[in-house]
Amino acid sequence: MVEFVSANPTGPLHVGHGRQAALGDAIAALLEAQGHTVTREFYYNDAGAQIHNLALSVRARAQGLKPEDAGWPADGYRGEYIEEIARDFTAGGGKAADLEAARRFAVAALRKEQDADLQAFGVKFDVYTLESSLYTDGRVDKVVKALVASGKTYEQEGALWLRTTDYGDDKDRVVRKSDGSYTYFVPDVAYHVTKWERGFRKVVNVQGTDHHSTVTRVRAGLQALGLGIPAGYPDYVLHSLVKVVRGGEEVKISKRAGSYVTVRDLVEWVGRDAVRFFLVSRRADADFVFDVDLARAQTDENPVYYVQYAHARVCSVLRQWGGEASSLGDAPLESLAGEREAALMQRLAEFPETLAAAARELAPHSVAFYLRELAGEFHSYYNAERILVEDQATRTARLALCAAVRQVLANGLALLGVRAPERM
RNA sequence: GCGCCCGUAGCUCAGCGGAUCAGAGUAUUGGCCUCCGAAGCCAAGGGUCGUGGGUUCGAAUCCCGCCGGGCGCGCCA
Repeated sequence: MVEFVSANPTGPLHVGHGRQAALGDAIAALLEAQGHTVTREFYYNDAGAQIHNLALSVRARAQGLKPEDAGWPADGYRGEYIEEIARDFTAGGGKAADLEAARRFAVAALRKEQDADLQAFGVKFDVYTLESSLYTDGRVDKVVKALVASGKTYEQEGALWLRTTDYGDDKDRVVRKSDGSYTYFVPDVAYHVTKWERGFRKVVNVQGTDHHSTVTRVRAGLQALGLGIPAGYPDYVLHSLVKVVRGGEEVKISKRAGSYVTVRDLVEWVGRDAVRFFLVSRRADADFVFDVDLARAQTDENPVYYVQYAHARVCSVLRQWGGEASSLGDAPLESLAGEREAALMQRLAEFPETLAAAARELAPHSVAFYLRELAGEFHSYYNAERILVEDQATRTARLALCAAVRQVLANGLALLGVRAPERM
């Protein structure tokens, strides 16, 4: 299972979620390519304080307040989308004062919107798990009881603590607050227990590095339960945050969200393919500067088009030839003796190992680099040699090589969620 | 202050289970379309791999200190 995005339904998806979506989906595809059956899962933190703040914010807007007004909720969400939701809420007959109704409406609206963004991004999930369901089906209580029974907890200052320091954490963590409610840590652990119980033995979580402290905590909680879950469960891929640059300046403000650039903004600016390719073409833990002007360029400066162009070129050659590519499968290849041909074949032969390594390391960026190199070698070959030559044996062999290049480019791009156009 | 991550050509980044690893793209400069798409190709200049030690026959790659940047240090998620 690969769990990724898992955005709280409290606002539009931002660039960081975009990186997560691109990364998670590519990792899932990579694992599938290695023969695994992969479930893509999205976890909604739809319970807790953030959602309460969301409801308060929508209600305040519905009652005509603005973020700068005196009665605005202290930790309220300030983006314009709150106003849109509030407007739709009241227009649909919702009573401005009804906090619970506002909450339900807002969560539903934001989930729908996030889904639309993800779909436009070419990312689909198999399972959505709601944090709230872990409370309603009793799993949260069950985890707390099990933790207490494990003897790893203690009471202090009116709260219940877990000795996560026994498992490498730098301080013990609160399980049950002094007001009787649970910290997010409990449903998190309960959630991971369900992953294990559902039979997922290999679980990858894609998250931002700002959540890295969660890693030892969740693992510690799982260990304390003594369910036989391995110590390193689950795996994590942490990505650093994305800085968006446009015209040499950092872009911080999105009109909609107020304080951050959304996935939708990015897709509108540079297109889905460029966004996905860019976001997945860096090591996850490397700082990342997303240059909008570069991604937007429809010219040779843009690496996405470079690879897509190579694909389109091959298609063009095959079109002009007019034969069936499938008939090239058993073409004799003796005439492919040139230096560039050898390099190309060598590169093609490396594809399986590149994928295996990328899947092993959970590092899809190496696929992006591979494709860039393959495309480069093809362009180089294409410029140096003519494919559709008179001599039939040579022509057939070269066409077979081209067809192979096309296949690998298409397969590689598909793994990254980028289209492989036949013409462009 | 503590923890994790990062610091490689002007810029954006690969390489980091040690020994053609000093690279790619971009930017700059100079070439290539009467011929399969020039969104392409060919060539040149550009870095003591943050810094100081250590391990090693050999380190961008491993260890330690320091400097610089990011993130996290809540009975928030």
